Amino acid sequence: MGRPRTYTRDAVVEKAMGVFWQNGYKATSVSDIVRETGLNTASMYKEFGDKNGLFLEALEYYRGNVIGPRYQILVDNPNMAGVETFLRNVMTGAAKTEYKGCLMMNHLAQKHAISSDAAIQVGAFCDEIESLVKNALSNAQSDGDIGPDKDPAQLASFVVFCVHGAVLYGRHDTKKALISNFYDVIMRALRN
Amino acid sequence: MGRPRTYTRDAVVEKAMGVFWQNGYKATSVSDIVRETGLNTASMYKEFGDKNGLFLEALEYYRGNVIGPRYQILVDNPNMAGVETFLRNVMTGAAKTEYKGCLMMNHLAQKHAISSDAAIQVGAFCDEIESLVKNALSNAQSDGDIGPDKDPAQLASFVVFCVHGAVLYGRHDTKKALISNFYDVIMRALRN
DNA sequence: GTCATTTTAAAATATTTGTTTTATAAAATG
DNA sequence: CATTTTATAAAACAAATATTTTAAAATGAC
Repeated sequence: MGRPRTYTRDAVVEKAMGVFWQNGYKATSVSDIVRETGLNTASMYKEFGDKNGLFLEALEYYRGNVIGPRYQILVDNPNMAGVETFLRNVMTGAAKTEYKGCLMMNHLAQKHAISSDAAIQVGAFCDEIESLVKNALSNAQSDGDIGPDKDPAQLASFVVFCVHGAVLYGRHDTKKALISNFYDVIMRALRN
Repeated sequence: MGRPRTYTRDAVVEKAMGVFWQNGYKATSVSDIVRETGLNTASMYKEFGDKNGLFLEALEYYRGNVIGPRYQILVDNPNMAGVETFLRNVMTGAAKTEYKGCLMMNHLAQKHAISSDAAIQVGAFCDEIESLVKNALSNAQSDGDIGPDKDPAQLASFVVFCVHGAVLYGRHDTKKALISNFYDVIMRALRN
């Protein structure tokens, strides 16, 4: 009972994620959030505790709803075919989305600007996706799809670096060209 | 005449660069700067105008004194041999330096946190180093050291991405392994 | 030694920004 | 309809942080 809220939690978190993604944690003020989400300041504090609390949920949302689906293919097909499809999807998808980099990676260079809880979440995110890729590459190696001399862990590092870093580095004009080139470069690194 | 200053401009800029490098622009307060450089607040404002003014000089210093020397080899040897030496130097050097990423690239994901002047300087920096690499790769192509089907511009993008992004992405534990692997991956991408 | 000049130290100011409070509005319950 | 409950709007508060000011200190010039 009581007065019904005019917002839905999920919509707020999603919009907040967009703001944090665009500006970075420190450069997003609570006023920015309030303006962009339409959420009332008091409601924000009641619902999420504080700015950091909302940020933590935004990170979680990003992991679950933006990145998660992308990596699902590697969960279903942890092998070379999965990796290839994954990379192709990422490259074509990345060319479409606006240039904001990866929300998580963007904050790697801003460790001192975020809470330790947030930093831990970012670290865990890196570990998680890297581990997914490594697992798939390990299986690929067992299947003989990549050479026995390769180190799946190092290659996984490289793949994640490319996937989550490419969009960050590329500026608007060069991004597409960069990405279109990446698939080949990465595949060559894996196969050769 | 007048009271002699207790600081030297260059030393201050260098130290300030370190702080901006470590924390990012927005997460560095003027108090931080004052504490780390030993410079007086008033002297800071007199000498550099404001926090942004000091940041701009720090960026310039970084370009001239940290990155410049690294790229000198490409100015002297704009060819495949130059690129190889350059990459080898970077990879061995990066493994030593502490993990702070690239001061410029770190701020690519923080466009809204820095002044437009600073953003322009970061963009110019990217253009400059990319152009140096591209030029060397173009010559390498003319020399027949990389295939005629390659696109020097795209490869240059990739090389700069790896060189300035690798350290950013790598966390302490994985960085070394990542970097040691990069030289081979990059060279393979160029050559193959 | 005093004066002019510049730096420095410390305090003061101003602004931004995170957070809390107070009063009002919109429902559900009995 | 009165009461209770929760959300909202707007203002108030508090803390951090950028910037300015004021007064004292340290030099060189006359």
